[in-house]
Amino acid sequence: MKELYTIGETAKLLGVSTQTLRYYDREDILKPVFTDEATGYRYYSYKQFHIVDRIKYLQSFGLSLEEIEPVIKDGSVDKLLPALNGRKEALLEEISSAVDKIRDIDWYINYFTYTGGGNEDFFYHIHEPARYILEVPCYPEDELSDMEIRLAERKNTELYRHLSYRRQYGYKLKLDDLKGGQFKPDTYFIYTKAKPAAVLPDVKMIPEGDYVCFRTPILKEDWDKELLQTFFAGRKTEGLVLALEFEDNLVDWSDAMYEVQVLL
Amino acid sequence: MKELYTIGETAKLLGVSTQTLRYYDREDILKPVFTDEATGYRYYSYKQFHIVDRIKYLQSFGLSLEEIEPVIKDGSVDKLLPALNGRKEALLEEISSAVDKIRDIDWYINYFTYTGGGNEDFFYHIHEPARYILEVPCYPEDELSDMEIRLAERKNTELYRHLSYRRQYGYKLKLDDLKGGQFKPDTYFIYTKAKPAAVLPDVKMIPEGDYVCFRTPILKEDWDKELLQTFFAGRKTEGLVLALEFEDNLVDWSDAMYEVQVLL
DNA sequence: TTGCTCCTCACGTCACGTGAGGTGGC
DNA sequence: TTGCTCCTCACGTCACGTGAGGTGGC
Repeated sequence: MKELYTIGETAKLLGVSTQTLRYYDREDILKPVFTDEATGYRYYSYKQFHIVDRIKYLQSFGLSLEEIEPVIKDGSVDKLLPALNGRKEALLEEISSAVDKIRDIDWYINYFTYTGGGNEDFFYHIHEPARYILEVPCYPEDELSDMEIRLAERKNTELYRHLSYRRQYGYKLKLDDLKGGQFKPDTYFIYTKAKPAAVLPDVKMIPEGDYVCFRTPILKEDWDKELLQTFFAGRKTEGLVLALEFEDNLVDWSDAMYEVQVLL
Repeated sequence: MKELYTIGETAKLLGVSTQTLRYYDREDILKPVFTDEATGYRYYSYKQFHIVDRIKYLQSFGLSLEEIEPVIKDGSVDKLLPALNGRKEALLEEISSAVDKIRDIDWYINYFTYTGGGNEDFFYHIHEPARYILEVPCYPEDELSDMEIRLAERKNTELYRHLSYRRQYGYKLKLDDLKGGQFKPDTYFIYTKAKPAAVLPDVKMIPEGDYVCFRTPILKEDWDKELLQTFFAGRKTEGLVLALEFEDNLVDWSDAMYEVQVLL
């Protein structure tokens, strides 16, 4: 039986590369039993094979060499088990994080493919669940960029930095302005992903309820005032009117479609 | 309203670092609208803010800058949606891979904490499901290291390289040898993770069934021959005897505990 | 003048892979 | 002598973070 194996023989037997073994040597994770000082040639004992094997096995769980090294060096099961349990915890977190991401992506795909209540009627009805928004006020002298920047600033305030946001923006409006053909927003807002844990001054709830909606590129062109006036003539509303942005590109939002939602 | 923002103002507003913005500039992902040639100072327009914001948003899904860049530059939803769907697929794969890893880790934790059928009796009964092993023959003149290396070589053969293995080794034995106090293995094997998709010559099934077991550090010391002879005196067995290694450390397997399983 | 911000390198990250250029043993 | 294997650099990876050392504007 052979006592010593060259790096190439060892690598081939174990199905790893010679670079991997050189790396383990350099990083002091696994040194060959013998190194020829003159030539620098590395020689491994078959007794080291199962160490390489175990390193690769632990790596397959997603453990890093930094985590594996002390476990291998100590050699006791007492060190291994906490490492394994730790990895398990981390994997469970990875899974729940991936699940969250998928949900967020689904939301975003839906955002870009949403077409409202069908294209049949000008007005359509939807039922919306409770939602939460971070809002900033809009002032008469504001340009759109002012609101934009005001919201960006607020998002990065100490209080709001740690909230997660959906990438959907909107305005709170007054129905009377809208009927008059004017775009005079009260507040500019962005959706948060979830209800915040604590009560925050500028995070508001948008109530669950039935909304009557229509679609218009509100920043770009006038909407049909007469149709609006006729439709809302005899109706009572709660006074809450939202205009929600739906982009159709990633560059310019000046002609984005908006869904105007009026709470009934 | 301000037209131009310095890198620091931009970074603070958007909650990113100035290094991030410099990196995007250098990597040609997002260049400031104006760079002062003399001083090298970068100046950003507020119109660029939502681009940074979107990059960060897409990164939160796990997309790389390399994937994000063409989407941002193209600006159309047609480019974005495939990227989002691709990421979703990748996340689903990540989840299933994480689930597999957790299962493997659980198996390994169990392997290191398994103590057999309790310590009450010398013999105990277990029911085992069907299992699959990759085996190599053992020859009379073999040392343990020869079998070790033979198995390592076979694992890295073209045919077997792509199988996944559990880190548990064992021997197939003959009951008569065992009763005589001799350790003369027929084959040395390692468990595979699952039933292989194709029939492979050296992958064998260990049948589901009832096994009578006892534990002994089989490589190290003699076991109780008389007890064995008495116990198996009148019993019929299928002739299949396994000795499965259970390490209690990661360094030396010469005094590892083995569970001897005799198929009834 | 003193802070503050800005700049450009350069290095580090993780576990190797991929050359480049050269040497030693059969 | 010719392949083959071995060696040591050195660079690249991904998206920045972290200094070092120096400059420009209020």
